[in-house]
Amino acid sequence: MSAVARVTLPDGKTLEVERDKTCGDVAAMIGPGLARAAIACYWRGELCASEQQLGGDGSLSIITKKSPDAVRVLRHSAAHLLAAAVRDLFPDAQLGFGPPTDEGFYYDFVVEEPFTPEDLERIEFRMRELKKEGLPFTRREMDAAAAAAELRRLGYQLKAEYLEELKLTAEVISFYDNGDRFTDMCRGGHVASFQAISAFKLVGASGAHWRGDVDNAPMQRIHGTAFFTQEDLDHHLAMIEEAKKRDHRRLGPALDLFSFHEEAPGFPFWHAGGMVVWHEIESLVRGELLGRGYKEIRTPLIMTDELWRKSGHYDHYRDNMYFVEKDSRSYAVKPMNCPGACIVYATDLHSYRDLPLRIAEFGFVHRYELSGVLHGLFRARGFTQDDAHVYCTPDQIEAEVLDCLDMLRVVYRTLGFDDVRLFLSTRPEDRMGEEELWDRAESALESALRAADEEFEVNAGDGAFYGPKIDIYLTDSLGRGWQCGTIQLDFQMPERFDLEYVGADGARHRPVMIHRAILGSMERMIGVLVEHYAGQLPVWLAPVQAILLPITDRQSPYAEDIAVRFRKAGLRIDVDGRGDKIGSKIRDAHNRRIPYLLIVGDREVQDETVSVRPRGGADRGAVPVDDLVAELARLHAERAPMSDTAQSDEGQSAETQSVRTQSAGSDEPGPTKQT
RNA sequence: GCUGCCGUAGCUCAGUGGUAGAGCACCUCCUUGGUAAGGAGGAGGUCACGGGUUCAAAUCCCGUCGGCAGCUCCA
Repeated sequence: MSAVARVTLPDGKTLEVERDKTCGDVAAMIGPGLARAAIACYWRGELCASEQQLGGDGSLSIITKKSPDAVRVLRHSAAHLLAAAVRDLFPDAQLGFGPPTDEGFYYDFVVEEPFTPEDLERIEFRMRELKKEGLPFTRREMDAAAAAAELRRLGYQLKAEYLEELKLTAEVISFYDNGDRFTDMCRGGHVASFQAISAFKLVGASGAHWRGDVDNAPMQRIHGTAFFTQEDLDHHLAMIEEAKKRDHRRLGPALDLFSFHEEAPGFPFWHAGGMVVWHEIESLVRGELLGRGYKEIRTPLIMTDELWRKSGHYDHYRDNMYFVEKDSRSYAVKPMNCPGACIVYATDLHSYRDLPLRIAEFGFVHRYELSGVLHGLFRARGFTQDDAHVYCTPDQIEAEVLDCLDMLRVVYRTLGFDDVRLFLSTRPEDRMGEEELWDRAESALESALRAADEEFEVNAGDGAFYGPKIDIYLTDSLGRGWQCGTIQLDFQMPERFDLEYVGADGARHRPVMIHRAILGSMERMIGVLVEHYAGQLPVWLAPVQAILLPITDRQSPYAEDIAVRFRKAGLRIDVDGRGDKIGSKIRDAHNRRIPYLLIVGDREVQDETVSVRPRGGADRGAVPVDDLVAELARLHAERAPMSDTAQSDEGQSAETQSVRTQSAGSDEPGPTKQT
């Protein structure tokens, strides 16, 4: 065995280092600055403490404060600080696990009584006191037997039990001490000391079970979050507040777009206002489909079980499907549109001249979701995919994917999303199909991405079992990522449905199938838009684009009269003919997020004008009616991103300003996906 | 689905064992007022549903349904 380890660095360079050196030693060899900045590292792809011994060859990446993962280390340290404070205040509390999460960290405890909000305040206060003491994190290593003894000495029963299962695989068990205040068995790494946990906050408590298993002891989980600077923490908390204000589950019903009811849990009821938004989006997409040579179809909502057995959905997805029985046959409500599209494909014998055959469907699908995961429009049990299936030859994949990416950019930009992240997911271990086909498919996707000049990340091994895919995340005005679009290659479905085309050689061939969705789900996209715009939809999407506000009822006939001129131009306009004062009508129209408020008094009647007050802006003065009709018609036709002055909405919604330009609070891809 | 919390008027919420409340919204009347809430009056609730305890239940207990947060899940 060589005494030298070959260490590969992120830039591809390799270093030869003695095997018994640690990752921290390597950092010091690279530079003293890096050694000081090092918080932890990735050694052979796993998060490790700087004290990790190399022990052999591998790849090394040093985590500094600037690394995206550094905050996870900080949060992990914060979890220790939390546990230290809890043990101080509740000496009988048994410790569970305390890992970092995407948003923060948590720690599980076995305690007699659930933690109260007052307890959390005391714990947080104690954490601040402990932080001030500034005890360093110091690492100790021992073998499993010694570790078990140590855990029993500390009174950590659950961890001791856990270790007994673990010890077969782990040779070295590490502990982290903070002086004699607190000790925890932990892989590390950690920041230097409690003092280094600069900004943190406890955000709540909830129930949990030991090791996540309901048959195990119930525990209490305390959630918190931590950042390197107070500014980042404040920003994070402000973002959460902002997201709460924009919550589509509150705004949607308030703006009369949709509602949810006990009579159909998980299924939205679309109101007239929501349907306007729906139809505008649908027509945007349909316009693109036409220009790109798609055919649009509609397949049945309910099809027999046999179909779903054939497609493979029954085996894999049965628990999430709805079934109905009639005529002693069993039918399933469709959870996906592709089998229907395949049936339509197979109604004809296709020539290679027909390919690529692009078949689109706004398909209403039903998927039974566990009650706990339902979340307004973001996670519903019934939703409408803007689905399409492209049947083509392997040679055509690249061009088709390129066109999908182009359409995606156009649609997203029109909706107001410029920031998009793409992920290429390649072959998973458990897969079907020949290697050669996978090679071709993956390289087709990759070259399409390059041809589109798109930056992308590779999620190796994350593809579907039936083919590789590109997942597209858009970023909203709060910096949150949402997985909406997806482009998936499928070699299996054409096989299962025995789809064919006749080639130039006169022989029958198997087409490749591309599943693609741009919006993902109409419902969810509308939810995202409501939150993205804080309810202040641009003119083309707004259910009511302008409202006429007569000063007194003397001007009401005039208002009704000119409203007709707006409607004839295809615009959506209301008249507020109530007997309220103008201030009250303005306030009300603002709360409805109507883009244009048009005030009409005697002067305007006289001059055949309206006084224009754009949403969020000040009085723009009198504008001839015909000019304004033309202006709004243009904004509508062009699907202009926002009405020109609609920036903020001070008073009742300062919510829209300030956040739009801020950098992403979290770069994590969106928490939900539904395609 | 799991853990915890919650369910009172269209909405936001008071009401901890003794006759169901407020603000906003709605309706009527007065007011006709020029850029973010004019005034008065009225109507509106089987306190989610079912069972139990009690002389008495919105209130306490059990169950069901629904919601929220977190967990898990999203072929």
